Amino acid sequence: MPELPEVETIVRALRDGGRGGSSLKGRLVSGVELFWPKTLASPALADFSTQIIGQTIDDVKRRGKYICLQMQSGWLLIHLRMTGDLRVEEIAQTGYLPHDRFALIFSDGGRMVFNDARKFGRVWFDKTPENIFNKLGMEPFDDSFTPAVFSESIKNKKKQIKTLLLDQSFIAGLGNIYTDESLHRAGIHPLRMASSLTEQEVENLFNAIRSTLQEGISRNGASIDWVYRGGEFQNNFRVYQKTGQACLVCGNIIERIVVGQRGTHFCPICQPERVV
DNA sequence: CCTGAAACCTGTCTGC
DNA sequence: TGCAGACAGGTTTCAG
Repeated sequence: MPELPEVETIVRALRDGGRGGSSLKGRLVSGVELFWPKTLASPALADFSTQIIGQTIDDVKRRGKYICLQMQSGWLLIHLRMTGDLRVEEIAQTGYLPHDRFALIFSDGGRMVFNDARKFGRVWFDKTPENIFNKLGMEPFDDSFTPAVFSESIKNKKKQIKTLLLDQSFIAGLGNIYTDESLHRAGIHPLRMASSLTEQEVENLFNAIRSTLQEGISRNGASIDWVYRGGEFQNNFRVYQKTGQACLVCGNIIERIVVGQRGTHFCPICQPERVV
């Protein structure tokens, strides 16, 4: 489910309220519930609880696809992976839902619940987020991410461009949807070697990544099936899951191939395999 | 070191 | 209707 735009949408709701819940800022944590032990990656539950209970949530941020709850004693980091979702409930609720894996209980009677059908999602707590942040690559909307920086970092990469864009240690936040959509906007075939891109193609890709992610955020992310609701970007897909349909730009049929074990959608006319 | 496949999981949809 | 198989927004681990 969640790539940068979906995570950003969730973070804004947790920070400012919205999406059916109110803000987490200023909430005092009074308890922790863990229904699927593996969801808590580290530390062990006893230490985790000791560190979290009694803390107040100062701020909610995003880095790549990580949701970051900043507290006085450190950072609670959450990764939703494929099917994770967070909801904030007020007052005393009757019970939990199927697939609820973890919850933070607040002193005001509310709670934040982590629901995750496929159990891939993870939660961490650490005094500093650097252990995780240090492994992440460029942040697409950071001022330090520029066409020049992007060009410099990409030119020696001997990897297919689709695989490279999915590598979170290269650029953080792109997933399967936004990678396919960005490559179509940039007119670049997913199997092109990163190092073979021309300066113009790299610049086009830079602009495509930012504009695609920005449009995703402005539409509150993409809602494709039963996972993650409220987004509208799925109505504006150009290639993702449009195999066999006509390309909106040139009318040719959208094709599907597998790249790095991921379904990959592209237009063979708009995204030629060889530069002509 | 790099690459590709498998693993981690459950739910949905398609085709026989 | 039932059932096997494919596929799904992601990342880590393991084999070669």
